[in-house]
Order: sequence, then structure tokens, then C-alpha cells
Amino acid sequence: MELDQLTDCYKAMADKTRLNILALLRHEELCVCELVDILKMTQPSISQHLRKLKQAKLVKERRNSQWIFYSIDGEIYPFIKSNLDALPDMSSKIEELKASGGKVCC
Amino acid sequence: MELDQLTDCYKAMADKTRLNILALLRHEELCVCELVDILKMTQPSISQHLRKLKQAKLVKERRNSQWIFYSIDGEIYPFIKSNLDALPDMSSKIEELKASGGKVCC
DNA sequence: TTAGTATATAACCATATGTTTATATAAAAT
DNA sequence: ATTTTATATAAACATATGGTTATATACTAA
Repeated sequence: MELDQLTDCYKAMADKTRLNILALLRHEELCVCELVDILKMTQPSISQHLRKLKQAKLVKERRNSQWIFYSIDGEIYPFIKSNLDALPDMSSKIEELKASGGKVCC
Repeated sequence: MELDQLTDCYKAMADKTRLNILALLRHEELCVCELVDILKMTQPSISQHLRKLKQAKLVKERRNSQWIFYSIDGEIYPFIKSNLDALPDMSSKIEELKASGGKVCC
């Protein structure tokens, strides 16, 4: 692949919050407010991280009424699967969200 | 894997010069002066990039008299092979180096 | 021991990045 | 229409990062 494209990809992954987001989206698509809930960060911060992931084509978005759901993309990167597989399991975080009723909004 | 370890790995890869270095080392081990020759950057700059790659355990070093040879490591990352495979072929750069006699030093 | 070559480190500076606060936009509900 | 909810964008600021120049270290050769 082109070095510039690869650099953009790794820049997008070179942040703990964004790796957290990717690790969460591996389980299921999530909207911004859910990520804010789980990661306990401000909404603008999460939104900007999502924008970087989207610009690198690592995630894609889908609007459903007032919510925007993000999910894993990365199909342009031949190595994406093995990289996602190395991310830690975050299913417990998603379980917590559901248990606390944080899933109501979506 | 641990998110912190993964973040360090992707930070190390999130720079075009360092991806260039990895792409070159994929072909064969090289010393600092050879990388300086090929990439046309200053020696301190190359040295500092190599240090970051080494700290992330993406390369290892081997001293041979006054030269220090760097080569690919990355064995702690289960995905390293697929990521290296996505790097562009740089064999022509190494051929140029050899043709121009830049290989004499090592 | 001295000079030369290869590499590393430190200090400095300019640019990039991540977070926060404030504001804008878009859709839903009333 | 107005208010509320979800999300995006902008401005401001502090920290991180990469490049340069200068200097230190390590090994070699004379």
C-alpha cells in the first residue's frame, strides 16, 4: 500500500481512546452517547476521535433518527482483522452499559 | 494485548519515516549510515526514529565494530507479519545504495 | 595517544495533537 | 413554533512530536 495511506491509518490507531473505541465497536455498533457513557469522556472529545477514525476509513457511520451509529470498517486495510483481533475484549463494558440502562437511548 | 502496549506500537508506526525504515529493514538489516544515505535525512533524526522503533520492540540492534545494524523484530505483536506485508517494496532503494557504493562502510 | 568515523543524546524550536468550553446543527417531541 | 436531545464544529490552550544544531560516546586506525 501507499506509505501515506498507511501513515494515516497508524496515526488514527496511535491513541488509547481510539483503540478503546475500536475495541468496543468490535462487539457491536454504538452511538456517540453510548461511547461517552462507557469511556467517561466528554462528547466533543469522543466526536473528534470518531472523526479521525472515520477519516482513516477505520469506522463508518449510519444515522438512525437523531442518533449516529458507528461501526468497524477498515476494509481497505488487508491487515485490519489481525490488528482488531489483538485488541482486548471489552464485552464487560458493553454489558455494564446495558445493565445500567444506558442502552435506552438507542 | 494490553491497550498501552498496542498504543505504543501504533505510535511508533504512525510516522512516514519510521514506516520507510521498517519497509527497508524488511529486505535486510541496515546500519544507521545506510538509512541516512537512502532516506536523505540527518543522522540524529534517523537515530531518534530508530530509538522509538526499538523502544516499541519493532526493531532490534546488533553492533559490529563501529557500526550498529538494525533489523526487524516485532515478535511480541501477533499481527506484525500482516502489517509488514502491507508496506511497499523498497528493494530498488537498496539496489541503488549498493550500486552507488554506499554499502562499502558495512 | 591522537585523529577519524559511526552513532547517540541534549537543547531548542516549530508544528501537531488531545482536551475543554462554547456554540452550531439536526432531528424529535411537545 | 419552541424546547429538548444527539452530535458536530470551533476556539483556546497545554502537551507531545519531529527536525536541526551542537555535543558526547564508542570504536578504529594511525
